[in-house]
Amino acid sequence: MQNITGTSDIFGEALEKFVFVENTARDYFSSLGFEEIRTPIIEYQEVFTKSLGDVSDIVMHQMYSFEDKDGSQVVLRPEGTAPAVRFYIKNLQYSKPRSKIFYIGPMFRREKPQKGRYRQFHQIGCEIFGFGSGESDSYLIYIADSFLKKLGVESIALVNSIGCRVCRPRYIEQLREYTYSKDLCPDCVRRREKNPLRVLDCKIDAEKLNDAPAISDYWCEDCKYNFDKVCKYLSDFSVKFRHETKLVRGLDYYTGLVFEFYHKDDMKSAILAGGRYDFLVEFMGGKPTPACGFAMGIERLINFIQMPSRAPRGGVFIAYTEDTREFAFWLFRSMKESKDLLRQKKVIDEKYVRIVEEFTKGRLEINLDPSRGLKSQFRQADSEGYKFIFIIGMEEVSGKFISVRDLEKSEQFQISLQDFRTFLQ
RNA sequence: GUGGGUGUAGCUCAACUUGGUGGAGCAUGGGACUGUGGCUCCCAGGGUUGCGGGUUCGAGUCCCGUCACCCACCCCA
Repeated sequence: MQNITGTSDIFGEALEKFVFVENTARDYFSSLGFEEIRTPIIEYQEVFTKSLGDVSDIVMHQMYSFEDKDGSQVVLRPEGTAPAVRFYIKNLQYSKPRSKIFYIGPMFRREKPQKGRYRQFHQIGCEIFGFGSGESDSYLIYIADSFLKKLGVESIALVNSIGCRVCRPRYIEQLREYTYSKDLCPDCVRRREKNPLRVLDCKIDAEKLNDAPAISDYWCEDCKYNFDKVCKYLSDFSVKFRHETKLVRGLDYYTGLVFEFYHKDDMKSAILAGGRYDFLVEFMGGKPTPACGFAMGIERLINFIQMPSRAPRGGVFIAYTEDTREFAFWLFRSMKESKDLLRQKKVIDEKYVRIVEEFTKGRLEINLDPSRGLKSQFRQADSEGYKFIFIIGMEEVSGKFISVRDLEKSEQFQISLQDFRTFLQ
């Protein structure tokens, strides 16, 4: 038995990083007024064929799709923007036309797996609807940048504008014309017809295309004005960015501003990307609404995240011997069930405060195998990073005290059972 | 989807030029210390060598197929 190609069980260190990224995102984007949404993992196929363009690779070969029992075509979502737009049209466009939302979840694309590329992968995305200004563009890039900083990921942003409905068709025509004068690789010959912009992305032909016409020379007044404004604001926000004239996007719905973030040491695969898509809402059946968003790949992100090597010690572990287990479990339950001891000021004696904190705010666990020796229980408590061990043996029960070992300081002391019981009641 | 590389214990890797009874470190469990962690020492458990076929007296090793992972292309977050 093995898991499906390109999927993985996430656990241990990788899971810690996942959770860290997700929690940081939730806190940060919420604090900026974004609302979280969770859309279904399965959608009707048309949600994506309509939005991504039916010639895109994702739609043509990469979607997991199947016929549902009622005959409808259903897919596992390959990306998050189209469902977000569907959600916006259905739930927000009238009640809250200017909306900021974010999502976190798995996406599916049937590609050949590789580093940073999996068939089930996870994205965090932010989308803003109803804002059409350069201010909103640069704001979005700024929060992407500051989020990466929060994670400790050193990044560089590439920005460009692929023009609007007015100027892009003019440019595409010129670009296609230009490519006929070049000897291009077979892939590019194919792309030239379908999606000439992507020829600029080609790695093989990159040098040949150095003198290709640049979109920036074809921008209309509005596009130029807007792009300059974005660059100015980005400088004001001190975002590290570069105008990359050859930057384009793979998905059809983008218009105007586009951007990608890379880790500073790895310019090969983008960790975050996005752009403006002013006509998608309308195209999917909503009111004309300007929109802009980005998504990042969690798997790609966590390659660059360093978690603190070892968490500080914390918590209480109860160790006992075979003949004291009843008492030990009674103690465990009493401790587990007594909350807010400190707020109730039940803990009078100063010397107990730290211990009580450890098991009310931190971990409290008890040995589950009565046949184990104390040594083995100590080893477990140590390797799992507990701070205190409560030792319950015959000596303690008959002497009416608890031995407490501080694993950090390697000290051991006794506390009176009578004292301890008074505030557990 | 195309091309290349790699699959040996839970993990990282040995097993040589030329086929001859698969080992170590780490991790886990136990002991030395019969009620005390980390350090040290000792012992133990764990493997159809990814899977299937072929060549051979004999295959972890050579050949073919297949699957998985990694790398590049492609695509994209």
